[in-house]
Amino acid sequence: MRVVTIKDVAKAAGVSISTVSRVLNDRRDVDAGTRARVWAMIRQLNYVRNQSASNLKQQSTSAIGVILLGRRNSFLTALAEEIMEAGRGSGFVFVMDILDEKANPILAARRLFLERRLQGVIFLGANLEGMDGQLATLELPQVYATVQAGHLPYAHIASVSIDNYRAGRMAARRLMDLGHRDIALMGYFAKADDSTGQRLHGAVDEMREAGHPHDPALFAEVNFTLPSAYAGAISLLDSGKPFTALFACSDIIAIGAIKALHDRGLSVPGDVSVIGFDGLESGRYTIPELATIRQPSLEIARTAVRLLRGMIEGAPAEHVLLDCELVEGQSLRAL
Amino acid sequence: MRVVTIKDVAKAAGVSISTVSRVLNDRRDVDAGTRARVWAMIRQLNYVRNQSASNLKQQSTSAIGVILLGRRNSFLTALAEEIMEAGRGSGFVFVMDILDEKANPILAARRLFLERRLQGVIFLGANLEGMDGQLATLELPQVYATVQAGHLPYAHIASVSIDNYRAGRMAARRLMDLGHRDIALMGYFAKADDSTGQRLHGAVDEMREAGHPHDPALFAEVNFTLPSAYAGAISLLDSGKPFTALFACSDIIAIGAIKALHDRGLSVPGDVSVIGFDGLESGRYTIPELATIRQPSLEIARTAVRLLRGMIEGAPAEHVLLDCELVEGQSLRAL
DNA sequence: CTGAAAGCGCTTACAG
DNA sequence: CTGAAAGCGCTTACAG
Repeated sequence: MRVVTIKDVAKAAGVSISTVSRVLNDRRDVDAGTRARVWAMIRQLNYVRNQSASNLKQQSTSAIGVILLGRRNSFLTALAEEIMEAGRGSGFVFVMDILDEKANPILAARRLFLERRLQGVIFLGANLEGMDGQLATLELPQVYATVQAGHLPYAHIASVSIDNYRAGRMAARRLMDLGHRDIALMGYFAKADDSTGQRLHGAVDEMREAGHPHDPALFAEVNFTLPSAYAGAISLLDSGKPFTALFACSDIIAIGAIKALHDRGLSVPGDVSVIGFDGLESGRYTIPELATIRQPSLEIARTAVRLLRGMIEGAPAEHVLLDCELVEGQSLRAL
Repeated sequence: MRVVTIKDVAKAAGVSISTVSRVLNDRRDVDAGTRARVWAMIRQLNYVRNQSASNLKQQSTSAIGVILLGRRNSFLTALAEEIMEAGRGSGFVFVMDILDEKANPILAARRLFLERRLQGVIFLGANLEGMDGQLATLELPQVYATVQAGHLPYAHIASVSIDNYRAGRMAARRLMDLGHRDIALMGYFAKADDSTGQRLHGAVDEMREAGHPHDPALFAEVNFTLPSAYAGAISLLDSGKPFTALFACSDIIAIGAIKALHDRGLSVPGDVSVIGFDGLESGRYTIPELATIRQPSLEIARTAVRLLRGMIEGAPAEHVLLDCELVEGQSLRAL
């Protein structure tokens, strides 16, 4: 395929490439007639600017990177859209990159920065565990969304999230208030900096302090997929340990678990009360509607954009904790 | 942020930039000792290659573009992953771009081509209606996945999909075989080249030929989101026209509709039988499990990659129609 | 308002 | 095995 370059356009329009470039970049110091002629040729030749060349030369852009870890995490993909929405009209261009959970987000951010001359980066769902050294090497304004990073002493690193530990406590507290004592937990107890682990640690601590310590046999380690959640719930049931309530640290996990309970003849909430986490849209369309801890995704999105803009303009990094909300749904029942 | 370039690495390692470039590109004509020294500096300086510069210079790459229309279409996002999976080990690099339904995929493909020197493009969910002219201007091997393009006379355009029209007939036939006559339809009757419209047209034709013509009052136009599907089903119920079965032209639509039926006190399949379309994973975790027309997504993915590789190596374009399968689930009932 | 020229960071023949 | 040089397609001071 023959590639049309700025040179071809210049020749066809009878001007220099400088002028074509000015037209392309909407500079006003071009004669109206010239501009029209150049645009006509751009269209006629189907010219599209070579971004690589443009980026290479351009000293600064207004691009912001959005790096999402976990392509199947519905909460994060929805959050990414809300961030783009929140940034609309701000003059920033968002460049999104979706990575595997296991990928290295810092490396991805660096690559994106070099490719697109980013002004800053928003990370969604990044796990900060053990990355302290690398964080320092990416000297770019960064916002970690959904992840608590308040302990990081870097002036260019901000964060916005809920208090996952307290949210975990809230879920357990609600189940205990309803009279439940045998409470199963699903998710994974990861490292300290992991949101998921913090939710579970919160629940365990709340139960212990209430005098109803969690039985480790009532824990299933699963990832954020339906099949994994289904299998985890089945293994809990097969273990023979009875439970009357279940706290899943994501709505997807809760949905998979509810199906497993149903397939084993147990009703929700008749036999088992279930509460999820995130507040996904799809949880409002399940039967029964899912009780959950709703993360305020719109507010997280808006705050992330605000924090990043602030840092780009020289403001210091902030670490914002937002409130989350317990949504009752129809999957809870008092004993 | 200070950017480390190939020049810095060259100086630090005491070699020319040519040599650094050779090391970066894994050429074998570099002394082992030199190579080690250069790599050490690359790591020490945290050097990452500037892709823009690299792309600009490079005459050819082995990149394939994957352009997805509709970021909330779960079927397509899953398909995109399967395509990347199918291409693993093929030596191709996949560059994905996710667009709005309304965006122009040809423009996006052209931009990606110029940015990344693509060898070819796979489109997912593109609507070909009225784009014939533009298709010709993108002289790059192209595969349209999930969309029938057999009528397009271009040597560089292939396609792989199911026969959406026949699939629509299949769904209607099954409902009629179960004794249903009052069948509601949900989706949109778009233009001729639209997969969704073809499904509905197939259902309508099948019903007419069976002597049970579809009542236009039993149609709700909705898009592929849960709230839209919910509202559409409510409006069908409010219209007062009774129906005992519903064909939704995507599983997401079916799930939203089932929730609406439930909220109005109707049980599925007790009062209304529901069949969806696509065969999403999440449809296997609903209660009841969703009957659906399953598109063979893995086979679509593999075929798309195979067709594109073939064209890149000079093979002629093919248009492949794959079989789809009716999955019974638990949401159908005989009258 | 317009053009000639330098240069962004790479890769790649070409010489040696 | 290695380096000097040309050039990819743009943008942007600098002159006029």
